[in-house]
Formats: sequence, C-alpha cells, structure tokens
Amino acid sequence: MSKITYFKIGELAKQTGLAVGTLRYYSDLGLLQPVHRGDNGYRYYSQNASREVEFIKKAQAIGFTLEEIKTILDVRDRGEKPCSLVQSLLERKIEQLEIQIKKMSLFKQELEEYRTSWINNPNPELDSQEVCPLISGVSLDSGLQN
Amino acid sequence: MSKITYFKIGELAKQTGLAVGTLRYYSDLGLLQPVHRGDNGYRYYSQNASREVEFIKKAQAIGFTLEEIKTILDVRDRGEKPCSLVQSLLERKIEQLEIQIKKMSLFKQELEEYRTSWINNPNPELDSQEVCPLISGVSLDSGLQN
DNA sequence: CTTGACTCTCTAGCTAACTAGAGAGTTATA
DNA sequence: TATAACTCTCTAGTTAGCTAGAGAGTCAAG
Repeated sequence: MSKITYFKIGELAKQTGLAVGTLRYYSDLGLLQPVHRGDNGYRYYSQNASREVEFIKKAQAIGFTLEEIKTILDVRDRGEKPCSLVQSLLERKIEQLEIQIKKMSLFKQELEEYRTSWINNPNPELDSQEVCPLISGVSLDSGLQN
Repeated sequence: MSKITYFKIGELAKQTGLAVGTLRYYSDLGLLQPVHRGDNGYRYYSQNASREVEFIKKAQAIGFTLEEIKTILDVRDRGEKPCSLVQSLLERKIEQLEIQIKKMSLFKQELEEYRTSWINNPNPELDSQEVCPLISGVSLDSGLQN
C-alpha cells in the first residue's frame, strides 16, 4: 500500500512556472490531463506531470505547436506495443526539424549577405523617392518568402 | 496646372496584387495612408503608393513585422534616413534566427538520441507508469527553455 | 436613369496560445 | 466557524495579419 501524492493545479503551476490558466488550457486541449478528477471537480496531477510540462516547454521552444506536441504525446499514450508507430512519428518530426533548420539557416545566410553588402556600402545615394535603398535593393524572388 | 493622377483603392490593389481589404488594413494601421480622402470617403493614393507597397512586401519578405516596417517608415517620414535603423533591426533578426536555429538543433539532437535508444530497445516493458520511455525520459536541463 | 461595379464603415472570424474576470463552489487554517 | 485561498466553468479579450460579409452610399456605362 504505497502512498501516492497528487498535485493540485496550483501546486503544479508553482512547480512548473506555468500559470494555472495555462494548465487548465492544456487540460482542455487534452495535452496534459490530470490523472484524476475529484468529486469537487478538482484536477489532480501525477508527479510525472511536471516532467511532461518540461517536455512541452522544450518542444515549444523550438517551434512545435501544441497540436504537434499533442500528437507526440497521444502516440505515446496509446502505448502501442510496436513502437514502430511512435518511431516513425519521431522520424517525421526529426525530418521536419531538419528541414526547418535548413530553411532558417538559408534565410539567415541571406540576411547576412544583405548586412555585408550594406556595411560595404553604408551610405548609398538616397534618391528622394526611395525609402531605404537597402531594402529597395532586395529582390523578391530569391526564395525568401517561405 | 498639372494634372495629378490618383489611384482608387481597387486600382492600387490591381497594381500591387494586394487585396483591397489588405490595403484598407494598412491604411487603418497608418502603414500606407492614402494621400487624400474624397468627400465620398474614398481613399485616393499617389503614384508613389505602389512603390511603398513594394517596399512593404520586401521588408516583410525579409522577416520584418508590419510594426517594424511602420517604424521604418515613420523614421523616414520624420525626414531621417532609416538605413541605420534598418541595419540594427536586421542585426536583431539575425541574432534571433541564430538562437532559434541553435535551439532546434539541440532539440533535434535530443530526439535523435531517443530514436537511437529506441532502436536498441524496440519493445521495452510497458510498465503502467511509463508507457513509453521516449518522452518521459527527456532530459530537462538542456537550456532549451526561453 | 438604371444597373452593376465600386467604395465606405463596422463587425466578426480565422489561427495559436494564452490571459483575465465573473460568479460559484471547496478546502485549509486560525 | 469564519474567512482567506483555492478551485471550478464559462465567456471574452489579446496579438498578427489578414479575410469575409452586411448594409449603405457612390460612380460609370449604356
């Protein structure tokens, strides 16, 4: 007979630094569900919950949407024995991440090129029509627009 | 007495490829204001307007928000050369991108580690606490959080 | 002079991820 | 037992950059 500790929403909020409202929002989304609801309607969270919140935070920090995170967690929660399903999802996430990283790197490179050329030519002719010759010199068909 | 040609909003829309609603939105924002309003309330744009729209598009393509673009244009409207402002904004954009890329790379690395451990142990025991070791095993302190 | 195309304002909705507040019930503490 | 502090649900507002529609006025062509 082991004693199991549950956390109320406010306690979890303190642990994780998230607002109570945010936790309720996650609960509504099905993203982070309390392990149990009291007769009073209170949400009771397991000790694991704060770990999950940390995962959510990290996934968010690199640009995953809550929807995507939910997908990941759902797959886990289905607990299907053949982990291949989860594995392929992970595979896809990694690929997406890779693509994202490449895109952002390319974009950054382009911006750096602009910076360089602007530094080399800091005071271009300011013809009265142009707002800023730097930006006017940007070509729109360089693959910048996603 | 020179004849000045104004463009109505629909004409500007055609010239620029933007929707009429978008132009009105820009007008409301103070981002691209008509040079004059008729008694009928119609927006009349100068010929310069389509140049400005091009500027806005390009700045957007570079990743500036409309707010930032407005800042740039406001600086210009005060009669200053906005180039140095543009440069510092660009500088900031590049830094932001860099941080974002780093975060994503770290996270990808983590996911890859989980993938690896999964391949090595494709059917872990599903004890009722930890359905799947994948996400519950995430390490928490990798500095990903904003 | 009528019709259709245009324009106006205002309101609302969209996505994403929250935050704030009302109004009501519950729990913990002194 | 009183009261503060918590919790609940529900609604609505926020930011960004739009898009869509209602209802009304305006303009141009035939």
